[in-house]
Amino acid sequence: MCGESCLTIQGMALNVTELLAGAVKTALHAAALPAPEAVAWEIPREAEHGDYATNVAMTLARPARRPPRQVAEAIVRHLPAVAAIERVEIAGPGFLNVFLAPRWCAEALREILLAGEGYGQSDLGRGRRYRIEFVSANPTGPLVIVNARAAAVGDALARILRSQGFQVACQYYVNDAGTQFQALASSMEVRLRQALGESAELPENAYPGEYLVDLAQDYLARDPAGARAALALPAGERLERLGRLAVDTMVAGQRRVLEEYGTAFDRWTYEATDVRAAGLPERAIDELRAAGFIYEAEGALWFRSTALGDDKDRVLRKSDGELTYFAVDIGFHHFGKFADVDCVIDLLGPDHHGYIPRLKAAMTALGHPEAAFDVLIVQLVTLLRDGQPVPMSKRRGEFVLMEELLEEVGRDAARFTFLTRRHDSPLEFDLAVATRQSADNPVFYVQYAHARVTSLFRTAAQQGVAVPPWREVDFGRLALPEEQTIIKGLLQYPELVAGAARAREPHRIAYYLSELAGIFHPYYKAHRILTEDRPLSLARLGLCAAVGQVLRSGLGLLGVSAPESM
RNA sequence: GCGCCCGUAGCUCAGUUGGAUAGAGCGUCAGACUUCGAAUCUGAAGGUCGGGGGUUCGAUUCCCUCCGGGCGCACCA
Repeated sequence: MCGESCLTIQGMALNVTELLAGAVKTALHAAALPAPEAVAWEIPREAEHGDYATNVAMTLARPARRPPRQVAEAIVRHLPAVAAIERVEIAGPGFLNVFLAPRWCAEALREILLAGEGYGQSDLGRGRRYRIEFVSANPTGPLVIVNARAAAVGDALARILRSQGFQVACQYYVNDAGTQFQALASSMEVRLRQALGESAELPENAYPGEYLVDLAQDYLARDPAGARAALALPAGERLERLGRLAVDTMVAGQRRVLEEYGTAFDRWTYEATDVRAAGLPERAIDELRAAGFIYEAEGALWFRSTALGDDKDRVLRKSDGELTYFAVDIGFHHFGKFADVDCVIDLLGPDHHGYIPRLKAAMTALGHPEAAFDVLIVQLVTLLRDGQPVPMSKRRGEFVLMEELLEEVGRDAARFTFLTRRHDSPLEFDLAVATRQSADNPVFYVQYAHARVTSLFRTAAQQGVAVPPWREVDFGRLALPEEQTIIKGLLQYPELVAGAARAREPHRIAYYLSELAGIFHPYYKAHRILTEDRPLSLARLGLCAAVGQVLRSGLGLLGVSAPESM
C-alpha cells in the first residue's frame, strides 16, 4: 500500500500526499476511471484552496472523455473515508481541494514526536551506494571562498541522501601530477632559493602567492640541511621532492580547514599514485578500445566522443606520448569512483561545464547508465562587505581564504548562507550581513527559534512542570489556526527532504527552515505556552518540541548547529 | 560564430518539474517589551515575472525569436 518514501509509525502514515493519493486511486478505481501512475499534489497558496490540491481530474478529463468537473465529482463521490481528510471541495476548472482534519493533525503531531530523530528520514535510497566528489581544489594553494561553497553543498547533499537511505561516500581528489604540479614545484624551488638569499625569479606560469614564501621559510627554519640537500639534487628529483613537500603541506592545510568546517571525506585520492601509477587511464583506454571508441590520428590517440553527444572528438594521448587530463580523469572515474558504488555525483566549478558532455560520453561508452552519473555545477561567489565588492585578484595571488571566512563569520553562518541559494546560481556573500546577529541573517533567525524552544523547556522545568510521555498528551487542545498551520508545516518535512534529495537541492531545506521559524516566532510571541491550563500547556509544549525537533533535524542536514542557547 | 546557465519588488533571492488573485528576507515608512529569550513581533507601500510570438482549459515554468548579462568552445588542467 505504501510507496517508497512512505514512513509508517504506529500504523499511521506520515507521508500525507502518499496517503491522499491512495485515497484518490481507490476512488478512481471504484468509479471505473483510469488511474494515472502518480497523483500530483501541491500545497495551494490560498488557504481557501485547502491544505493539499490535485489536478488529476483535469489530466484525466481527456482520456476519460468527460469534462474535468464531472471527473472530479466522480472522484469525490467514490472517495473512501480517510481519517486525514476533513472534506474535499471541487473548485475552478476541476481542482480537488483537500482539507485535513484537525483531529487527525493532532494525532499526526504525536507521531512526529514519537518518531523523534527518525522523522524526516526514509528508505527512498534502499541502500543504494553513492559517491560524491567535491571541493577537490588543486594542491597549489589554500582553499578559498568558492571551495567553502562547494564543501557546504556537497556535504549537505551527502547528509540529505544519507537521511533518505542512501549510502554515501565523500571523495576528495588531489591533482598532484601534471603541469600544475610542475609549476608548483618550480615556484617552491624559487621561493626556497630566495629564502636562502639567492637571486631567483618566478617563472611565467608560477604561483605567486605569499603562502609559498612562508612555506619555504618554514621549511628552511625547520630543516635547513634537508632544504639545502634538496636543492642540490638533480632537476627531476629536486622538483619531485620540493613539489611533494608543497603538496603535502597544502593538502594538510586544506584538510584541517575542512575539518573545522565539519566536512568529512571518506576517501582522499591522489592522482599521481592512486590513478596514474596504478595504470587506471590505460586500462580505461583499453576498455574504450574494445568498445570501439578509440582511433589514432595525427600521431595522437582519440576518443570518439561525438558518437555520444559531444561536440568534437577528444584526445586521450597526445602526440608527445603524454596522457591528457581527460584520459586520467576517465580512468579515475571508471575505476576510482565507480568501482564500489552505484552512482557518482561530481560537483564542478562553472569553468568546467563545457567538460561535462565529454565526461558523460566517456562514462556511457564504458557502460555506466546515464542516470548513474550526475554533474552539478557550483557557481561562483562574489564577496561583499556592506554591499561593496571585496577585491580578489588571482593574478597577484590575493584571495579570500576559506580560513579567513570561517574566522570572520563562523561555520554556521557560512554554511547556511551558501545553502540559501541554488548551487548553480551565482551567489553574493556579504560578510557584514553574515556576521550581523539579527533578523537579516537567516541562520540566526532559525537558530534562535531552536534556542527559544530549548529555553522554554528549561523554564518549564524550573516551574516544576512535569512533561509526561507524548502518548498521554491530548493534542486535540491545539485548536488555534496558527497551531494547525504549524502542524501542517511540520507534516511537509519528510516529503521536502525527499524532494531535496531527489533534485539534489539542499537549499530547499534552508528555505523550509526559515519558513518554519517564520510561523513559529509569531505564534510564540502571540500565545503563552505555559499557562494555568495544564493540559493545554502540555499540548503546546509538544507542538514546540516538534518544531524544535524538526529545526534540529533540518539544521543537521545542512551541517549547521542547533544551539540550546545563544 | 556554436553550446550551456541566467534575467521575478529598490537590493538579495525563492517559486514544490504546467495551476487558481505573484512570494520571502532585507531596505523604506508606521507601531509593540510589568508576562515563557525584543537575535522577536504587528501593519503599510512596493511587480508589464527582460520584450514579442506560440503550445492549452491554464505559462514565471515548455517551444521559437529578439534584447541584455555570465561562462565554455585545446594534442591546458
